Amino acid sequence: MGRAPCCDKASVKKGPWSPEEDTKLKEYIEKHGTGGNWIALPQKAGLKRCGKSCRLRWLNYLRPNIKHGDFSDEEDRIICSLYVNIGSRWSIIAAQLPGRTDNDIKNYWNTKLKKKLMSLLPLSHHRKQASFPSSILQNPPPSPSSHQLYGEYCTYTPMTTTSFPVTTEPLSLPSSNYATTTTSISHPFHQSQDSMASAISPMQQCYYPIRDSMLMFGSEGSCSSSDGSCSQGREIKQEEMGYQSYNDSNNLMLSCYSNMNDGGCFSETLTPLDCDLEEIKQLIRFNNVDDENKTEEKAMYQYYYY
DNA sequence: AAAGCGCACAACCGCAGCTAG
DNA sequence: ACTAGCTGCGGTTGTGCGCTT
Repeated sequence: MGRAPCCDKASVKKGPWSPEEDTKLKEYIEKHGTGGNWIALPQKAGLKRCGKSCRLRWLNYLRPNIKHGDFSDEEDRIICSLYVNIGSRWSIIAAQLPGRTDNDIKNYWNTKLKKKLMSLLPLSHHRKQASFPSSILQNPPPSPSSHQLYGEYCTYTPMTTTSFPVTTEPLSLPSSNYATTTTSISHPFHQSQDSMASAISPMQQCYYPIRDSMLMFGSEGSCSSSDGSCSQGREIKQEEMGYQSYNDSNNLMLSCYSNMNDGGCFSETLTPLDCDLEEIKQLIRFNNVDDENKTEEKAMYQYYYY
């Protein structure tokens, strides 16, 4: 027993929009607004379209100030940075890029940006195990998933190493006082904010501002719509948008990094760290259960953009 | 010239979450 | 507390266009 369809599929038009339909929709919305009811809108506007289709057309194409094509390097970096931090939350990413729609960014990522990064990636380079501290090599993590993450992509670096100047600036976030005492990060395994408090890992309970470096693991947001508004759900916290988590007491960051501006030439300074292995395991494990495939991919991009 | 192919973008689909009744 | 309807989101598919052979 599935959901009732949102409209009578037999009587609605599908496929590309004609200029006449665009005009009708645009004129109607400019005159009357959406009325908070997309389902009823097409009938009122005299369109033989599904309400969802109208909404999508308006949001992705007809609404004012939409930018199309030609993403700048700056936008590339923002997209990559946010993808690393929050994953494929295109609506949230779009909210940070004025004039861009989630659909646009998603398409751009899938068709261009991803390939661009893939082509730059020297897989053999970062797969070398020699990058890991000896303590890690001598005490491999217990779970296969964690081991995979260690073995394939991640390296350990001191938190003072690299800079990535783009991440935070374009975001409409406060520029200081990033430290937070609580978090409301959502996660596939966390069904609600309330359950979050108890489910959150120790590593995630410790959030600090890191303006210029590294990645964070495990945070994921959900709220913004593609028109940039945040109409429901919870607020996106700073740490979800580009600030990183790390274990302060151990002065450790788990990262893979690079500098976008060097054109894909990756210099690493890897220093074995005196770190709490258990916490690292926990962090990696927590990140890794999210989605193994995506984690690999994210780690790869982290490698390039931090 | 035309057929085949690949790419980019637009649009659709199904699901989850929210909310009002 | 439950349910149905609506919205928004992310993944996927369809379509048109340009390039290559």
